[in-house]
Amino acid sequence: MYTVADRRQEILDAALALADERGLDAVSMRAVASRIGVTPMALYPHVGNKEALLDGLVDRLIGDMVTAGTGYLGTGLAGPAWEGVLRGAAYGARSVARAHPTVVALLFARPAVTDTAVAGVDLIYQALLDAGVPPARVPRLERLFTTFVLGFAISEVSGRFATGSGTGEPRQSRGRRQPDLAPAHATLARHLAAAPDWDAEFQADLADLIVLIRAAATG
Amino acid sequence: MYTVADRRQEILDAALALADERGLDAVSMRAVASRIGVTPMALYPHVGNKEALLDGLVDRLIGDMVTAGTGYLGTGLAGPAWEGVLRGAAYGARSVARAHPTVVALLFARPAVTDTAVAGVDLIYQALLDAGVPPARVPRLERLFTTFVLGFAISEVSGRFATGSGTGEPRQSRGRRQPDLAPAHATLARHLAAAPDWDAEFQADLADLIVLIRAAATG
DNA sequence: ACCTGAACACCGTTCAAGT
DNA sequence: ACCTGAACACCGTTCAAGT
Repeated sequence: MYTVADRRQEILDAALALADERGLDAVSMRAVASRIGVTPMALYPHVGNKEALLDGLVDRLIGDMVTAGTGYLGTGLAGPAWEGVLRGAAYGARSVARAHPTVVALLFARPAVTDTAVAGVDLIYQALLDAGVPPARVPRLERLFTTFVLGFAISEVSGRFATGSGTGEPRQSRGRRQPDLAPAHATLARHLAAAPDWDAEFQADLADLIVLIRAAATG
Repeated sequence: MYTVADRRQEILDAALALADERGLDAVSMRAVASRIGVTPMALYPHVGNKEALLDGLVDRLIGDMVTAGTGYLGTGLAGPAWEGVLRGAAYGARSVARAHPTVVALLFARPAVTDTAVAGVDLIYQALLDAGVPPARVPRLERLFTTFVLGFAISEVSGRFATGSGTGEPRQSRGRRQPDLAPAHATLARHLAAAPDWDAEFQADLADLIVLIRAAATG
C-alpha cells in the first residue's frame, strides 16, 4: 500500500530511469505517468508540475552525491579527516554524474536550496573549519570547491572536455584545421594527442585545491 | 539582400533575443521563425534542426566571451601579460553570462568543438605557456581554469549560489530550519548573514587560481 | 535555392467528473 | 484523497508543392 511519499518517490524513480535510458528529453509527464501505469494528471498532486519534478530530480542527485561521498570515507586513506571529507564529496559528485549523465547538468541550471542541499554544503563547511580555514573565508572556499567539482563532473560526462577527435562533431577530421588559428595547439600537439586519464586528472585537480585550502588556513 | 550566412545570423539573433526576453523555453522553432517573419520550416536549411540551433547559440556565446575577454586586455593592469589574458577570459565569461543568463547553462550541457571554441582555448593555452607552465601540464590547467570560470559564471546567474533567503524558494523563511541538521551553518551564521560581493569573490578566486598556475610554472 | 502549408505525432496543463 | 478523460494551446519535424 502506498503512502503519499512513496508515490512521489516512485514518480522520481521513474523519471530518473527514463532519463538514464532515453535521455533527459524523454522525461515527459506523459512518459513518466505511463511508466508507472497512471494518467499524466495523476502526477500533479505529488510533484506539482514538470519544473518541480526536475527540481525533485536535482534534489535526489544531491542526496545521492552526499551518500556516495560519506560512504567513500571508510576507505581509510592517508591525511587528516577533513581531507577525506572533501575527497569523498568530490568522489560522490563524480560517481553520481557518471550514473546519471543526462540529468546532472541540471545542477548548474537551477538553484537547489532544499534541506538536502544545505546538509551537503554543511559537511563541506565543517571540513573547511576543521582544516583551520578562518570562518570568514569558509563560504567562498566552499563555493570555489563545489563549483569546480560539479563543473568537472558535468563537463566530463557532457563531453565538454572532448577534443575534436573525440565524441563531438567531426570538425577536426575535416582536415582543413588551419594551425594559424590555433598556434598554441600546434605547440602542444605532442601533449594533446593522447586522451587524458580523467581519474588521474581529477586527483591532480583535487590536490591543487587542497593546496589552496591549506594556504588559506595558514595565511 | 541576404546571403545564406546573413540569414543564419539573423536566426541566431532572433533566438538569442527571445531567450533573453522570455527565457530559454520560449526559444521554439515556431517562435524564432515568426520573429523574423518566416515559416518554421524556412529555418531548417539554415540551422539544421533545433539541437543544432542551440549549438549555434553556444558557439555564439563562446565567441562573445572571447571578444569581451580580449577587449578587456586594453585596460592596462599590473602584472604580466599572460595574467591579463586569463583575467580577460574570466571577465568575458562572466559578462556574457550576465547578458544571456538563461542560455549560458548550455555551455555545460553540450560540447563545443567549433573553430570558435578552439580559438578561445588556444588563447588560454598560450597564456599558460607564457606563464612558464611546462607544456605537459598546460591542458589540465586550461580545463581547471575554464571549468571553474564557466562554473562560477553560470552558478552566479542561475542562482545556484543563492542562500535560502535569496532568490530561491522560501524554504529558509519557513522558520523551522533545524540547526542540528546544519551545525556548521550555525557556527558560520555571522559570515552567512550578508549577501556576498560577487565581484570581490570572483577576484579572490582568480587570484587563488593564478597562485596555482604560478606554482605549476615554478615546480 | 528558398520558402509555404498541411499534416503527424507529440507536449504541459485546465477543467469537470468520477469513486 | 486520488485518479480519469476530454480538451486546449502548444511543440519539432515530414512531406509535397510552389516560385
